[in-house]
Amino acid sequence: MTGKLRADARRNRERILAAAEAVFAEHGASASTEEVAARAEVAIGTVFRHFPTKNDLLGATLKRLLDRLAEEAAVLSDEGDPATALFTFFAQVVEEAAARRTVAELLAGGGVDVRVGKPLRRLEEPLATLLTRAQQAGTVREDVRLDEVMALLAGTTQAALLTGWTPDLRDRTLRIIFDGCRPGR
Amino acid sequence: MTGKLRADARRNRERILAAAEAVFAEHGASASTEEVAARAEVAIGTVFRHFPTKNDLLGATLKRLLDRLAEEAAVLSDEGDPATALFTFFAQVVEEAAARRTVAELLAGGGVDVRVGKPLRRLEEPLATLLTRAQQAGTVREDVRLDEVMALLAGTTQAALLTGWTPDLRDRTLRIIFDGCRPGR
Amino acid sequence: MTGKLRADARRNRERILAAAEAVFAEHGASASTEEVAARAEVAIGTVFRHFPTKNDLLGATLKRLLDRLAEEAAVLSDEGDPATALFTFFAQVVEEAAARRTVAELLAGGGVDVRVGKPLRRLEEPLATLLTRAQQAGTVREDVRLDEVMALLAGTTQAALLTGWTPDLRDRTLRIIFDGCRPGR
Amino acid sequence: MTGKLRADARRNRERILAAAEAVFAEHGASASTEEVAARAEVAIGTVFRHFPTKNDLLGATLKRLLDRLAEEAAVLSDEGDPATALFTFFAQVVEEAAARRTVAELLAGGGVDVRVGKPLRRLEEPLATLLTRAQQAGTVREDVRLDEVMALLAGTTQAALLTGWTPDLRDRTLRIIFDGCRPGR
DNA sequence: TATGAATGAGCTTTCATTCAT
DNA sequence: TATGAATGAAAGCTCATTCAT
Repeated sequence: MTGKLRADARRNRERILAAAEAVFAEHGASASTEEVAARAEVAIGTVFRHFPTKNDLLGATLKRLLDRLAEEAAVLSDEGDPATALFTFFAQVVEEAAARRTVAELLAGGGVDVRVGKPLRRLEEPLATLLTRAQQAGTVREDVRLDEVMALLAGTTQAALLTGWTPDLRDRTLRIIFDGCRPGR
Repeated sequence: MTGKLRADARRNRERILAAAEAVFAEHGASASTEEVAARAEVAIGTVFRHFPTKNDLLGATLKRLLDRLAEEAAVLSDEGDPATALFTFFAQVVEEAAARRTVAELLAGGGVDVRVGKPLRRLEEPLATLLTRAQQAGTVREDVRLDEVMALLAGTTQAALLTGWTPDLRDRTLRIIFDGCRPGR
Repeated sequence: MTGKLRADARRNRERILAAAEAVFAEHGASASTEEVAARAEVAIGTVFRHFPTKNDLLGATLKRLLDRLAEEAAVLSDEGDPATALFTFFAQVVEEAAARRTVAELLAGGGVDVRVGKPLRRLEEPLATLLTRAQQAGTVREDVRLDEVMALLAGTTQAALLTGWTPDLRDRTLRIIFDGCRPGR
Repeated sequence: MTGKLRADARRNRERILAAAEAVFAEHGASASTEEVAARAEVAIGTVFRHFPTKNDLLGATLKRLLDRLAEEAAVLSDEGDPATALFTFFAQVVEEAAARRTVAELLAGGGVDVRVGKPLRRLEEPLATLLTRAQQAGTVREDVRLDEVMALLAGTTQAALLTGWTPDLRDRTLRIIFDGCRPGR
C-alpha cells in the first residue's frame, strides 16, 4: 500500500505521522495541522497531499498506534504467560496512554469524528485471544466478555490522563479492575 | 458571590449556565460560545460579561454539575444504606455521564484547560464519606483509597460515551469494578 | 430589510458593497474577498458577517448594479421618447459595462455560480416595457422578442470588454444591432 | 517549431492540447491544470514542460481553436457563396461556442490574462476576406468594418452561453445582427 | 448592564509551479 | 524526457474576544 510511494514520499509520510503522533500526544487532537507540518519540517501542502483531511491524519495516527499495540498483544499471546498476559497487556496500554494523550483520547472516541470503528477492531482480535487464554487459565471469570474489557481499557486509559496519576495510583486502580475480573467472589 | 448582582443579571447568569450545560452536553466542550448564547436567548456580549473566557464558562458549568452530584452524594450519605451507597452513587454518576457528554469530558480533564482541580475537590469530600462508610460496613476493602475510586469513576464515565455502551454492558462493567472493591480475594 | 441593522452595521454593509463593486469591476469576479475587505477598510470577518459566502457577496453586488440599471430604465420609460428609449437604455448599459467589468461578467453568467436568475429578472420587466413602447412607436419590428434583446445586451456588454473597444467601435457595433431591430427590410 | 521535438514528445503535446480543449470546454478556463493532465493521462510535470504556464496552455488551446475556425473560414472563402459566406461562418462560430465554453470565453478575453491579441489576429484575415466578398456581393453595407464584426462575433458567442439559449433564440438573435448588416435602411 | 457588530488570528484546503528522481 | 511529490502562497471561512452603541 505504501510500497508504491517514492522513497522521499514514504520518508515524508513517516515524518508526518511521527510528528502528528508527537503533536497530538502533547496538545490533544485539537492541535493544528500546521503545527504538525512544522514539526515534520514539511510544507503544509505536503501534509494534505498525504492526508487530504485533518480527520484522515488523525485516523492514520490512531491506526498506527493501535497497530503497535495490537502487535504487542500478539507477542504476549505467543510468548507470555496465559494466566497474566491479559493483565500485562492492559497495564501496558494504560502506561502508554499516560505518556501519549492521543491513545486515550482516541480509544475513548475522542470528540473528533474519526471513524475509530475500523482501527479499534484491530485491537479486538488480539485482546479476545488474551481474554480466552486467561479464562482457560482460570485467572478471569468465565462470564467476562470482550466488550467490558475494552470499555474498562478505554476508561482506565482516560483516567491515566488525570492530573494526579502516579505509578502508585495506577497500581491501585488496576488492582481493583484485575481483582474484579478474577473468579470466586 | 452572586448575591451582589442585579436581579436581571443573576437571572441571565442562570440562563447562560443552563444553556451551556445543555449545549456542551450535546456537542461537547468544543461547541461554540455563540451557540450557548443563542440557546440562552442572550447576546454573545452578555455571555462574556458573566464569563470573561470560554474556559470560565466551562469551569462554571462543571462546578454546577459537580455541586449537583455532591449534593446527591450527601443525600445518599445521610439516607442511604452505607453498605451500598458508594456503589449506588458511582452508578448514578456513570448514568448521568452517558446522558451528558460534559460530565464525562470534564471529569476526565476534557482536553480543555479547565482547572478542574478546584471543582473536582467538591466531589472528594462526600465521596470520601461514602467510601469510609462502605469500608466500615465491610463492602469495600480497607486499603482502597479515595483517589483510585475517583480515577475509576472518571474512567468509567468516559467509557459510558463509547458507541456500543448499553445498559447491559454498563452492568457488566460496573460489576467488575464493584467486585474488585470487595474484600476477601 | 436592512432597516433593522445598527447604524454602523448598515454603514459597513454599504462600504463593503461599494468596495466590492469597485474591486470586482477592476479585477473581475475572481478578485479576492480579502481585497474587498481591505478596500472597504474593514476586517475580513466583517465581510463574512454580512455576506456569509463569496457568492452572496457577488450576488448582492450584482443585485445592486441591476437595481440601478432597472431604475434608469424606469426613468426612461416615464420620461424618455418611446421611439428611442430602448436604444438609449441599451447604449447606457453597454457604456457602463465598458467601465465596470462586473456588469458584463455577471450579465453573461460569469463563470461564477451566482444565481443570476433572480436578479436578472429585475431587468426584464423594465426592458419589456421599453421594448413594447418602441414597437408601438414603430421603431422596432413587431416580431422582436424580449429574450433576443436581452441576449444581444448581454453579448454586447461582453464585447465592450474587448481590448480594442473605443467609442467609435461602440457606435458602429450598436448601429448594426439597432438597424437590425428596425422594421421594413 | 514542433518539428524538433522527439516523436513521443510531440505525441504528448498533442494529447495535452486535446485534453485541455475538452476540459476547458467543459469547466471553463478556471479548470485546474491537474485535471487536464489527468485527462491527457500524463503527469502534471509533463504539462508544464510543454506549457510553462497555465496561461501558455490556455493560449495554445485558443490558438488551436482559432486555427480551426480560420481554416473553415478559408474554405468558405474559396467554395462558398460570397453573398452568404460571412453569415454562414458567423453562425458556425456561434454554434461551436454554444458547445464549447472556451471558444466564447476566450474570444471575449475570458477573465484570464491570455494575450489573445496574437491568436485572434489569425481570425481577422479570413474574416476580412469574407467581409469584403459580402460587401462586393452587396449583402453587407459598405461602411461596416472588420472590428465591429469581430465585436459582434465575440459578443454573440458569449450570449450563446446564456442559460436560455435555444436554436430558436439563436436564429432570432442572428437575424437582427445580419439584418443590421444589410444595406438599404 | 445588555447588545450584537467588528476584529483578526488561525484553520483547512486548493492549485500553479518547481524540482528531485 | 517523463514522473509525480513537494512547495507555499493564497483563498474562503470560523470563532473567541473586544468594544461602540
